[in-house]
Amino acid sequence: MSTHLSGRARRPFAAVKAERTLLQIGEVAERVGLSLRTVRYYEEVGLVTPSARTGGGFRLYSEGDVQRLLVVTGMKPLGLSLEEMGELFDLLERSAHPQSVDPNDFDDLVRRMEEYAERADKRIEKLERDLGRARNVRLQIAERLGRCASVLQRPPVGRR
Amino acid sequence: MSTHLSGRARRPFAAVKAERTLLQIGEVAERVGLSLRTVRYYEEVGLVTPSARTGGGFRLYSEGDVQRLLVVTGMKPLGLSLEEMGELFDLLERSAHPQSVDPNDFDDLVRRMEEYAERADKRIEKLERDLGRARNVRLQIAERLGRCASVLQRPPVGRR
DNA sequence: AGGACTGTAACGGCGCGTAATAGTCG
DNA sequence: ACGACTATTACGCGCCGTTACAGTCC
Repeated sequence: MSTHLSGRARRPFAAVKAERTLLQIGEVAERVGLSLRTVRYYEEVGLVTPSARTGGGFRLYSEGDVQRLLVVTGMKPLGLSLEEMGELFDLLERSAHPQSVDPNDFDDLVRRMEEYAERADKRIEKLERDLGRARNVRLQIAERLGRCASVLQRPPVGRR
Repeated sequence: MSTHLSGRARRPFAAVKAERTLLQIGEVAERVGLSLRTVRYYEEVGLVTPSARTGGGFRLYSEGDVQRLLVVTGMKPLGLSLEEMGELFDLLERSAHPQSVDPNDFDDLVRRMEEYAERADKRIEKLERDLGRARNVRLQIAERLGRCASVLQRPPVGRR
């Protein structure tokens, strides 16, 4: 439970001055629902790098950076590694404008995407299985709770 | 990908001799779909302990042990820690025969179970969200693949 | 006797949580 | 100058995978 108690009122100076609405890490983390630690870690592994820093070293994220964070976190349910999520993101980006893709890389790009499609299918099946099992256990718990309740209803020995 | 290539033909000697169908770790792991390492680790943390050992130290699992393993692995989708899975297992066991539960512990037992029920509900909701997002990303991939395919169809410049 | 199986011990790794300490901003 | 925010570094953890080496079973 991260405690960002105080309202975030102070604007990073660059927001008013430089390119356009650069955010520092706290506000970014809040918007995408990640911890500061996690956002920094994503940079450490090369997944999302802030496009600027203040003179003092504060990270500054552009709208595009935030979008990238949102998209990659949206991939989390696929169960990929952070590195793979980065690759998938790039594949999606490049395939959005297929005519500007180097024809030499085109086959490779498609093949990689098809691999991720397959993995996504497997993952979806697993999630469906998991969901079924989770519901099963939930029913078990409910059944036991009902059993306990009915015991409380009637005297310890005999019926009714 | 664990490689248990060879057919498992050799029976543990105790299977024919002692209590009844005691299995050694390899067969157990195969049946429940876990690695040897994992089964041993579950013992290390006190989750599932084999009810016997051979003179030389080989673990021997009873049918009950295997059942316990199956049930706890079935709890995995709930996202509990191994310790919590153990506690939930015990709660389910004890609540199966409520009349033999110490009345002093009864309230506590019910309360704990209700907590797990709540957590299970949250988990199920999360799994449903995850499933939806996974399907979303899958659709994105499909859309991009379609886009790439249509580019291959028509010449690089102009339509048709 | 030999090969399949098992034992313990130890290190590694992902994805962060959690300090601890110090610097930056308006 | 004050308080909110941030930076870096480093250790820890859960749940195993993966050697490495030795012992056990039939």
